[in-house]
Amino acid sequence: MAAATSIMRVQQLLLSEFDRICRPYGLTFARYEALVLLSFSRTGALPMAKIGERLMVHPTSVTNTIQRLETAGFVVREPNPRDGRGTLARITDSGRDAVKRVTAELMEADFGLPALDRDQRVAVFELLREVRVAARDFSR
Amino acid sequence: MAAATSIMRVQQLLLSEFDRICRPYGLTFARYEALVLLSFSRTGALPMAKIGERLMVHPTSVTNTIQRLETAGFVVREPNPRDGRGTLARITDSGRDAVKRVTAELMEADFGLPALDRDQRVAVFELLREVRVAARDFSR
DNA sequence: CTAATCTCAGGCGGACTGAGATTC
DNA sequence: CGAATCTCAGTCCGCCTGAGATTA
Repeated sequence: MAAATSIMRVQQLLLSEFDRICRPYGLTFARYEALVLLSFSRTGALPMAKIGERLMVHPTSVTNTIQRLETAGFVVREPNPRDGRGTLARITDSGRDAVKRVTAELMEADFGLPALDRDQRVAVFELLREVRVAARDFSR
Repeated sequence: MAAATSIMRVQQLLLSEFDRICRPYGLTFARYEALVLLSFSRTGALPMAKIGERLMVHPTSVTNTIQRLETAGFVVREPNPRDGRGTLARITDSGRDAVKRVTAELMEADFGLPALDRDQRVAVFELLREVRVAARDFSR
């Protein structure tokens, strides 16, 4: 149980720091993650369903997240030209700017893990990758 | 960022499995944690403030958690005889029984980490201990 | 037709702020 | 007196279910 408990605690520590960093920019970490996903997409836009799939969140949560990002001016919605049922969320220049600023601050904060050196972070990633693969969170 | 992201994802996976296991017993993982804390205490009772401190949750969250556990019959409240300001939460027999049952199921589920062997779990714990120590989550 | 996509309404759980009563 | 303990009211966030409109 100690390993699982440690994961829960550290996640709590990371999330509170990440949210603290995001707050001045009108973001939460969850919304920042969605923005990052869009900023790394080829065209800067993705269908709602794709966003939910990649971030592993419920469709209604995507609706909520994108709606708030739209209110903040970080994304716009547009009908999906390739599927009349769908909606695309597209990141705006303002959204890209926010991602850039928040990412810089996260990097400066060593992504919440200043206590670990490079090798240790790799070790954490590799160990947890096994867990995610077993849970099908990773394609492989 | 990959290490931090992995921690967030695995926490999500663990929490959803733990909550799933707890649900049939009328518990959430957070409430189960509080019950475990009480069950391991010397007298079976702890002041609210102590519970919040140990679980690293806000005082108002403790009030909420204990209130729900009391409704479920897993704890009772009593005035703290050593401090007129305080309240003790005491685990009931029914609470101890619930802890025993849920713990057995969690153990059977390898605490959500069947993908890792013993050495790997120790490695995760040791790595994350560094993070917690740095954040003063651990006394050391 | 079924299935997929998305939205809305609404509930739950947990984290928090602010305020206030009580006691140390 | 200031500080600690706890509770209540209320907000916010994210997650979820259920239902419904629309389209593939």
